[in-house]
Amino acid sequence: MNAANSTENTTEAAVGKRINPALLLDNQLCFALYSTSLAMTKLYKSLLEALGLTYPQYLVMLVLWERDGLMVSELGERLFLDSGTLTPLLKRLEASGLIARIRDVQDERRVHITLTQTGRALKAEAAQIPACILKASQCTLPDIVALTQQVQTLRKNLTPASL
Amino acid sequence: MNAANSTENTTEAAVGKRINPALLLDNQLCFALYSTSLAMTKLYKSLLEALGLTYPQYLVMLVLWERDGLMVSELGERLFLDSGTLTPLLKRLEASGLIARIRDVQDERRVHITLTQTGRALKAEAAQIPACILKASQCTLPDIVALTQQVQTLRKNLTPASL
DNA sequence: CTAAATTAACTTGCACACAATTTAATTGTG
DNA sequence: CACAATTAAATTGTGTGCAAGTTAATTTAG
Repeated sequence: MNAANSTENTTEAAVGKRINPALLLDNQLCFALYSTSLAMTKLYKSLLEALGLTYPQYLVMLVLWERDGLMVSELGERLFLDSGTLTPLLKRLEASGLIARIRDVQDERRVHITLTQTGRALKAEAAQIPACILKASQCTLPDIVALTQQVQTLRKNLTPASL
Repeated sequence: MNAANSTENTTEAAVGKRINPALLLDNQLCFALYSTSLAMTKLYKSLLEALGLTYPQYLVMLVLWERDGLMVSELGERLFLDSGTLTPLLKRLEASGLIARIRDVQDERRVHITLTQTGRALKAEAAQIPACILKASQCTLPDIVALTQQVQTLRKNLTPASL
């Protein structure tokens, strides 16, 4: 080591400090989840471009393909997102012609999200996506299923009962 | 079922359509990662408020606490983030007095990120965070370690060699 | 029955992410 | 040495996430 070189990068190890493994980036589950989720999103992005969807918009469509006509708040419970996120996103999906936003006649506060014909038809084109992702992940389906369940369990533990 | 009730929600099951399990939200690894990562971020948010950091800012600090003086691009490689994300984030950390942004004298294109005294000192306060997170996760440390490695492996598979 | 409390969605403001472009500096080539 | 190609950051524009506050409709209490 050259003490005269003041621009030399110094690791804690190099200067003899004790390293706290709990603060090392690569030991953080949070960062593993965060960076992997972003990597996933990028992968989806290329596949979703053909459908004219962003990744969060795709998630909304997945919910609606399962069950049409949900209220904004019900979509939010399903996706763990609030109306501050969903309202503008849903307006973009409406502008794209994939959904309609319909006020509940019984309770004017509520807005039901319904698929248009185009929105329903898009499901057929999305059907190929999961296989593309599986292939890109280079994992076996059982591995993916197991990992999905582990991560879901973690989410359940992390999520306060109030949600 | 009341056919006269046109506002009745209908699942595909209810109308007898075949369900494609590959498109069910709860079977998506991507959504498990996405929603769990967001849940993690919310948990950190409460802990990081005391340090005056956002969650991505905390990740940057983790990197710098390991190795000070990195260039913006090196930080980006470590965190899988680009300068479009990092530049404004780093300016906020600078405004907070935790880092300094220093032009490389040899190569004026480069900007080195160095911790201030305050930034270095913050590490001691952050030292308690990992234990708080572990407790909140309701998982054992071995489980967390194992899950972290699985997710890191997935990230590696998903990330093109070019990155 | 009516005022207060609650609820659903919307709005506002801030901080990411990231593609695409720009700017400025350095390197490579003839 | 000149000049094209490359590189590092910064900038621009779009789309999330989310806290906090607003608006409008409904429900509850008195």
